[in-house]
Amino acid sequence: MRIIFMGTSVFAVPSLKKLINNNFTIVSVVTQPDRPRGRGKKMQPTPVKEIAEEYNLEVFQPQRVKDPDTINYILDLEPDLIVVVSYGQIIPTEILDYPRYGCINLHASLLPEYRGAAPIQRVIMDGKKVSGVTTMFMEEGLDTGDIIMQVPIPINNDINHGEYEKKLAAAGAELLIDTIRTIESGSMPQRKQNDEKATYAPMITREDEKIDWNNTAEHIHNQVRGLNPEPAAFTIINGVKVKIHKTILVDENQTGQPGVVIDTDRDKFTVQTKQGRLLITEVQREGKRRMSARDFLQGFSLEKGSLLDS
RNA sequence: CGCGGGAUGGAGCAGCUGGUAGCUCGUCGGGCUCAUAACCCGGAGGUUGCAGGUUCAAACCCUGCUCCCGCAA
Repeated sequence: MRIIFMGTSVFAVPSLKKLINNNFTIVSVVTQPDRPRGRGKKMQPTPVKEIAEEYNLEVFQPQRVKDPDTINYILDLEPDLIVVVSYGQIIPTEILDYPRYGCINLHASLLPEYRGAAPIQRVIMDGKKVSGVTTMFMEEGLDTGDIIMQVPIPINNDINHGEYEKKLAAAGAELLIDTIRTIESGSMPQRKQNDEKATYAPMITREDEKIDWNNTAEHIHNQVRGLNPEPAAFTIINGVKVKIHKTILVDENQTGQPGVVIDTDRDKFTVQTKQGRLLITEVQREGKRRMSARDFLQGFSLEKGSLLDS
């Protein structure tokens, strides 16, 4: 079976590796073009490209998958199956319709919930207790295809985005292999999504990252871990932008003026929210590296009673 | 050459207009205490990221380099 793998981000890496290790025939790895990213606009390959090159696979980086040349190139490879994992571009129907076994996608949520770009962050930010991974047959709509297989993965209490993403990526890679083997064997289990239950997980914006102390302590706690380690939630302390990396929910009910530092001690400080209090234990101020609240307080005078986000 | 901040004893920071370095924590020794992460006394520990330059004299000024970080993409 000739497989084309289309993927870009770190989430796709375990899937690609798994395919390689299971000796599937990958005729091409399609990924986003190298782009000037990061400080100093240096050209950076995608995580998927790095792996593909490591295993000497053919890499194809079209600027736009919709271009006729791109489509022809892909169809000329005569794929029997196309596997898409966080690729980052809409794939035209000409391609979706071509492979004999179809075009399957691995998505990081239990569809139809959390369709879209940032399902992993959103489920944690929403305080969900469980999410998972889904394989589906792709169709034109955004994450609307028929579901092939799903596996739920519990969201442990204080797990953060980075840790949970790794879990999902690993579980997703397994699920992908199961799915392909099943399809290969001739059966094609699939069921339609219940569109009425669909929810969406849009990309994370600056607004999503800014902490509003007028939310509840629980809400903010979930926001912090849903955005840790990347891109991280932040607040303003004495005029300085400070990312909040780790919090502990110490009180869910107490009320008071939101954003007030109600206590500081040698290795942490406590902040009042609209409802409940949060202990801040790991932060990062602009220009500095990530550090424990203890180290932060060592050289940053934070008075009890200070008002955050002002 | 996208914009900007930073590199100072183990950690986090201060050091304005140049005269060989200070604070908090940690650490070591001693003391107080039923006890302590508390308190008191004392000590060790820095060629101030690297390489040059200016100067009688540089952590502080200039140049180049390396690394870290924020923003923007």
